[in-house]
Amino acid sequence: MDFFAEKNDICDASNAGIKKETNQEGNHQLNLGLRTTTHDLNLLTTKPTPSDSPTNSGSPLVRRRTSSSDEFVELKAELDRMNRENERLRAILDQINDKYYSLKMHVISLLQHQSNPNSETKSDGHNKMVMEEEKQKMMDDKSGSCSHQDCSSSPFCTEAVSVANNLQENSMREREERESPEKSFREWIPSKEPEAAEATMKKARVSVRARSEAPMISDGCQWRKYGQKMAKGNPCPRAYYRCTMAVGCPVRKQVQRCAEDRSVLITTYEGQHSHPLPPAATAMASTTSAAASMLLSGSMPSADGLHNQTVMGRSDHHHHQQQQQQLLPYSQNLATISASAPFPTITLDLTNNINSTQNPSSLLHTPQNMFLSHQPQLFFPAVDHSRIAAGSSSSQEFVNAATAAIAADPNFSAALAAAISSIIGGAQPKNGVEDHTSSPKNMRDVGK
DNA sequence: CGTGTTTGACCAGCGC
DNA sequence: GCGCTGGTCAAACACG
Repeated sequence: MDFFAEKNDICDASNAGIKKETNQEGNHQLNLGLRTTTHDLNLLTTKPTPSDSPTNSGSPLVRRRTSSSDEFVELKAELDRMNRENERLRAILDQINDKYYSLKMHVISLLQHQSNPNSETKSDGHNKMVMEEEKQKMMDDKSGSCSHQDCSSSPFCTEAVSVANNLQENSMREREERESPEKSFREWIPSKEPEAAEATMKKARVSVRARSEAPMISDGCQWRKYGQKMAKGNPCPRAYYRCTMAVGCPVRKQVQRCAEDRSVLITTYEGQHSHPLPPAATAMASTTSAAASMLLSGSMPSADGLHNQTVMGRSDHHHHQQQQQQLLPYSQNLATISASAPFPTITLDLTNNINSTQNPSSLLHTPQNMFLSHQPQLFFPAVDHSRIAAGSSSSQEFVNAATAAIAADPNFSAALAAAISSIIGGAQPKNGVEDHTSSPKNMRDVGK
């Protein structure tokens, strides 16, 4: 699948922060800046100028004397060097993903423990200690891995480490903020019975809209199809998959094409994996589970609570035709929360159908805006913790703030990039949901 | 033959 | 209670 095949803002170099610069030494640099609100993900590709190359030094006459075979050898050497640096970058990225996932799981465990008031004080101290240990461990790992791979001389490595530092520092800062006694993250999350939380967590859904011609987006996990049905209001069948990476893994997903735009594939995840995930699956799985945690930690007040503020009256791709979605003003037009009881759904729209400068109200009239909401992010940097801690925030406001944080969070951008990379780097499934409307053989329960 | 897919049947929840 | 719909089961089937 190609997320960037279309003319859109993502492809727009200016919007994506891609800059071609010429520095003082005359080197041309392509600055691939993944701009976020607090930090930039700068990947610099430096192309040596003619003066840098020993083969090109001297007069044009000398250059002409250089044999084509020499040039080939040099180009090949350059290619090899680039490949090696690419390998190192991949390794670093894997490490970042792994650490991000471990941190996310830790926060989720904290969220789960928050329902137990008796252990709160104890866990606070413990968590802080664990986080400090984790921080130190990350520092050690980072320096160790870098020195091990001897990438200090690589500009790519340096940039990647810088990115890792930014991500880590942001994460740590945000976590420390939340650990403030007066602004405890835990305090403003309504508690709920563990059993209820677990049950609700199972029901929480995270939906991803992505433009893809492939029958199913690859998320790094292994899935087994166990059913397919026609859903009301959509001529395309909905396929049901369950995770087969571990026996008894409760995670399921539904895959269906958007009725209005069949190039858009809608994948809805439910549940949390009960097993370790491969790096390729970490990005998507961590984001979805974190989103579900975040969504549910707001107690999902009730469907009515959200419906009271619903501004989008149309139904989405979902089976829940009666459901309404909330377009949050904070979140521009990327994030929406679907409050269809009993399945709270948070959706991420990766189709880039929406112009970021578009007035949210105008989205109501955009046929392709059935985007759901969802996307996972680990932290809530934009939330006014003090206000929430002071009890001035309702659960509804929490949901709003959380969703706004999802959209505004710089880490969200990173998670989004990770999710996209995991998708576009994936393999094609053996099977999946196609538009089988022309194939009666695959239609089930038609006219039922 | 093992694994995954297909698909008719079944069940539960919901609205009328 | 009945019908509709979403979700799941499991036997039959396809494929390597």
